[in-house]
Amino acid sequence: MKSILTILSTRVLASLHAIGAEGDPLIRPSTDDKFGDYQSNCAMGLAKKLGQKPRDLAARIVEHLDVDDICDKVEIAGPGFLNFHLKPPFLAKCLQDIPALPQDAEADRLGIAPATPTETVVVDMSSPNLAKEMHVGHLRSTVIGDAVARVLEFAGHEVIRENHVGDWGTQFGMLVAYLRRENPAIADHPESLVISDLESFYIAAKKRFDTDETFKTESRETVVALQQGDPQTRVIWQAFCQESLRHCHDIYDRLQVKLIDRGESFYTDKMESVVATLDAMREKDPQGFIRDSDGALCVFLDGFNTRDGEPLPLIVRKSDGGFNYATSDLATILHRVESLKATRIIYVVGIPQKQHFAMVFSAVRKLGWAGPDISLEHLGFGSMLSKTGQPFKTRVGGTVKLKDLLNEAVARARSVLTQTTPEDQPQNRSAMTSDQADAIAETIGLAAVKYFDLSHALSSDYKFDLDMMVSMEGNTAPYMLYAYARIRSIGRKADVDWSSLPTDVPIILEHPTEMALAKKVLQFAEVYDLLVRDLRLNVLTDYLYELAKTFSRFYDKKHGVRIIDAPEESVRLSRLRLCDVTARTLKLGLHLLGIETVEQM
RNA sequence: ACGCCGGUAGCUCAGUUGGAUAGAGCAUCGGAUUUCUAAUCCGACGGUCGUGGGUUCGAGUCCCGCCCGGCGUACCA
Repeated sequence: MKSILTILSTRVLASLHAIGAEGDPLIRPSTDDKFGDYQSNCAMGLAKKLGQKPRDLAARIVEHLDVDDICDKVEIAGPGFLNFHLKPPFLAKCLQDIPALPQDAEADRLGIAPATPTETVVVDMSSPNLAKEMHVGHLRSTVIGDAVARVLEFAGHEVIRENHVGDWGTQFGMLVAYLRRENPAIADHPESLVISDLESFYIAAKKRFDTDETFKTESRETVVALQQGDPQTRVIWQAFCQESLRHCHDIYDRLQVKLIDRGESFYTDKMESVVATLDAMREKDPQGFIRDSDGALCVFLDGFNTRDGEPLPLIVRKSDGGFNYATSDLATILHRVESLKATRIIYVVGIPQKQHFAMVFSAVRKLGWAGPDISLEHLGFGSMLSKTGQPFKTRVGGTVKLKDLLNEAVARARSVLTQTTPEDQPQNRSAMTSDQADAIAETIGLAAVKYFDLSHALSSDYKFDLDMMVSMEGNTAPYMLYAYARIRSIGRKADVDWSSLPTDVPIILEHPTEMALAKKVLQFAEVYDLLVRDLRLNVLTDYLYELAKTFSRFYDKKHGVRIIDAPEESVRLSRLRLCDVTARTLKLGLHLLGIETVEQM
């Protein structure tokens, strides 16, 4: 299904060609109802380029415009805006063209075609350090990365969600050494390892490391053993990593996020070869952009300076011979390009690392490891702050575990659910058992956290406010889920089976709220186009909120229309169809954001 | 010092290559309820878009200066 905006763009473009002009038709939804449904802003800019009067050019565009099948009228307004007033029958036809709900409801595309051609995209996301428990700092990358992956998957691309976990480095020597001390039998039964609290395990190990010289030495020896591939050490290390990953996947499962775990350790040999290659280049050309500096192997790139104004290098081998994250990022890019055949790599990592990625990308380009046909993108996001705008910490200044945060959100959702279902008015609500309420609260609570995050512009910091996100009012997940649940409730009450609702009934758009809802539903296609182009997820949340609000008006007893007891059967069917496409749009939109719906609340 | 990001209503935030009178939610105030789930809807109030210049038919958006805040600036990731 093409968006109305796309159709109008095509028509205006054709008209521009007819009068020998070239340019973007600049079609946008009208800023005000009195300016019609869509407007074109292209005449003013074009007129200037052509040395004509804007209104004259606008008139010529209209003269050559063929939109009789779409519009009632096209007006020229102000300095040269074109205002398009859509034909209700055209909108009705567009709605009727939305295919029926497929057998597999999960496969519902609302008539939106996949992209052509498709490509292989790597989304680098989440990436916690396995030494510790996942904390709130991993929330945004996980939630945003998942939504981006879902959007691109829906567009038809092959998406590989890479969880580049930290499972390598000196701290793992310490943890393995500590594990061996605390649990000497671990090497014989690695699969039985259970660490209930990773965080306190790490803290205990660290304390020992700082206070016990013997243990410190032991830890260092363990790191060496690990790096040399000592089988017994590796078994324990692997047991630890797997246990830590189990903790992570408890959270991923809960969030319904699917990931491929590929940790640092996977790249150890690849990092060796990256450094060997660069070192060889350095030897061949000692005065080139790859040089030794203070004992470190460095790649020097234009445009990056230290605070003293000296050239700032990308260090790929530290002076102690060790590797750092630049080394591993170079190795991952090679792997993703050469082995995974990715043509687009998206890093969902916080904005503070912007410079790092700029340097890595610059190095990769300069080295020729990724040509112009490969897109490297850092999708940076802002920080999550506390409600007061301070860094997000516990009262004692520690990091907040992601698990605790999610539990808190679900508990709040549960209490909102209880509060809004007063015992003395049970008839106001669908009957709900305590278990059902728990399950619904789980969905709402997680939805609230995700939706609140995604409804902010990616690059801005936001203040984490539980009260706000679980509220039924405003641009929140509960409001959205409620709108969806209400529609489903209408279906139950009207005793209709949505999947067998006849799709060949005429759609009647007479009431203003019917028109408004029809337009809003059809707008999904253009919002989706924008979303795929820019990956600006809040564009979708804003749209879904508008859609939910538009539905609430349509459904409102005073300003809206009757549905189940509509005056005529044809009208009833038409309105039920509107309900259906609204619900499906809400469901699909939320699904693309990684948010599940509930059938009742 | 340099670089990046931000400063929009009392609060939280939108604002798509520059477009018409800068939007929404919360809060406050007023209205609608014998309910197809009022968990909602309608209305009102609320702005020198940090600041001073510039570019032009038109600037929250682009350019320059300044103020304020955050982050980054060689071997932590």
